[in-house]
Amino acid sequence: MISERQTKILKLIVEEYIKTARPIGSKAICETLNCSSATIRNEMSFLEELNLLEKTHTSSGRIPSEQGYRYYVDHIMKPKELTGEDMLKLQTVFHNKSLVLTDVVLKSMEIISDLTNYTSIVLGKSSKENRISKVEVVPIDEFNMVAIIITDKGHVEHKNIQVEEKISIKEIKQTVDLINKFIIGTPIDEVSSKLEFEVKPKIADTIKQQKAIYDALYNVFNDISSEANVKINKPSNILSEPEFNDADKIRNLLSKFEDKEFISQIKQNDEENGEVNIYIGSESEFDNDVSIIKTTYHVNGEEVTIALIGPKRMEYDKVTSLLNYIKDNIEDSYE
Amino acid sequence: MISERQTKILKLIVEEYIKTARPIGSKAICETLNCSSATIRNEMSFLEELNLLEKTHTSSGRIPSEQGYRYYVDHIMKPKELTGEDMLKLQTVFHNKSLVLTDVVLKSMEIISDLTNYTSIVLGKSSKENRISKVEVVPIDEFNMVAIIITDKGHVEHKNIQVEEKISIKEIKQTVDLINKFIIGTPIDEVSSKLEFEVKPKIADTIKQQKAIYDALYNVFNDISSEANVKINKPSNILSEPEFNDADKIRNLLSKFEDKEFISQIKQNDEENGEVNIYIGSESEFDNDVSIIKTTYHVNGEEVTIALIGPKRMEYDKVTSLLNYIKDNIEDSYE
DNA sequence: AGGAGCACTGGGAAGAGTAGAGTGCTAAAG
DNA sequence: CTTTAGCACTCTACTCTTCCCAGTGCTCCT
Repeated sequence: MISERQTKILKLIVEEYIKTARPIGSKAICETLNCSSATIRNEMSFLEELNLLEKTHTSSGRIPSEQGYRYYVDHIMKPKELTGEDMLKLQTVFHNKSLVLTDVVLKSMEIISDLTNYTSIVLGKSSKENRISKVEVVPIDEFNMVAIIITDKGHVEHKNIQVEEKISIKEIKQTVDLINKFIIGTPIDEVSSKLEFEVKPKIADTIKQQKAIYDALYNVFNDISSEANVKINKPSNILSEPEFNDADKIRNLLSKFEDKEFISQIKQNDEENGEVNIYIGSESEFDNDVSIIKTTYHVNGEEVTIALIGPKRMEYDKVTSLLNYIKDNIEDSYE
Repeated sequence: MISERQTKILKLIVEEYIKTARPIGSKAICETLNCSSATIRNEMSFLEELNLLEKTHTSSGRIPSEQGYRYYVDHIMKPKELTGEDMLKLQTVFHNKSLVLTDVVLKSMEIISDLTNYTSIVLGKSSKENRISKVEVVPIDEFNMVAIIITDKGHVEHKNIQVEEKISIKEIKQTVDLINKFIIGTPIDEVSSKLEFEVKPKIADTIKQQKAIYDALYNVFNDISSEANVKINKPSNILSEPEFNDADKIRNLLSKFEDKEFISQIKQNDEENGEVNIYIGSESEFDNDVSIIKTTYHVNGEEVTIALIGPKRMEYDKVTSLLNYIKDNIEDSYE
């Protein structure tokens, strides 16, 4: 455990560095703590031995280390009260009755990107709790159809289907009715196997065109269950931080944003404890120069992860409050 | 008109600069054209007077000016034959029968981003030729529904609807049937007014809940017709070009990519001549440091613009061929 | 334990010097 | 009249110093 004064010093350094992105010297602190700079220096080198602080070079001021941020987040930081203005902006979204919950999440994360100047991410994936409520195939012409799949939680997916041989509307209807009979109420992750083992046998012995529709629908389901739902707001926001003044770093980070697979893993390594979790630098498993703050919750049978990506010197107190605020509001409106 | 030798020199400079991004000196050229560097210098300064070439400083080599590129593109460049490899990659998409045309376009532009290392953009907008083929509302629970709108060209849009008072399934069905009766076959840009003037009067005198559904659907239509369909592939590609080595330039360009409104205007200022058009630097009306090559065509009653954004020194001959190739293939498969 | 004093360190800015790739111009040669 | 050789000149990019200064660690004093 570190002393009270050491805690104060660490707090000052972290918060000042977050503001200015410049190493903090002993003088800057001794004014606030009214003791001499030499004393501060002693304390600082103690904190450095604990790996809470770092120097950029032998005679520079101190900056927080990854562990320093960690300590700050875990033991020092207090959530920052939101300003009325910020709350107001978010409230307009929460109170917009014409928005559906998933849209509320998307919109509020857009707003948070603006409020914080960081990059926000919303990751959704239809969870196992979603069940098929209806499958519909609407013919466009003799070779094209649209398949529409609706789940009981209001999820809709659609996909165009093209077949090589003419199919009559009647045949389409027959096949779709048959498929519907079997899969309505089936959780989406079980649909594929149900189609394969229960529906396919019935199809096989009927006409060839039915097979075509079945194949197409089977593909649609496969596509759907593998598609991740990713929304990234304002990647350029985080790039405006001074630590990303290097063109190579920017390109590197940006290409990570473009890799949907990579982005999706943000979802995976969240401890699902229902809390707003903070991952600093290398903890983020995304990029050593960023921190990610994220939380996962369930809404309408869908598991949604919202995340904010900022520099390691992100305003942890503010973003924690913001994410908690959103989470609370969303969970409230879900009840 | 410029002399044959001058044309050769301009060609060499443009092509070499496209390759290396370095100013070209007279010596580099005199080897290829076997005459002395002094002669080349004379010709160069002549080309500079015509504003076809520029210097980066008094004693530097020459680089093409915007007009220089223009001249090159208009009078010198010959479309470059595609390599078998490139064609093969695209063919796998064109011959994939399970892909619908719009997906073919998206996929092939993804491939082109990879082949060229530039950023590709696909802009679509449901055109006036799309007619409503069916409107469907599927209830989720007492307060939530999904509205699905299908056009005769296979376009599907869906939107969740939330109402404040319980609505029975029967009422939903009645209202939707009523609306369908009026708007099936209506071109999408006329739907709003048709709803307003023909359907609304019938709704007004019936029950309150019907009004709620009507309002919701009305909003859905409004949203849909105003939503632009924008897909951007690999913004980071173009940033790897050496002219974007400046963090500020990157941020600037990137924020343009994030602004969907701004991106959409790429569509608007294309001369709709059915050709692949090239807009160099300031001509692009997007960013003075980039060139845009684009073409617009109609497919399934939808107007689609495909564009490639690269540095001014983009490989015009290659991208022209690529875009033409795609365009031809798409128009062929449409027949 | 805290503070004053001092030598030391490393980065950043500013300036000087140098090499090299280019240019424009002139005058001679083809 | 065109081409070319030659030369002085220009600008960049790099390297090397120099100097400043913020900040440190250490020692010694209170």
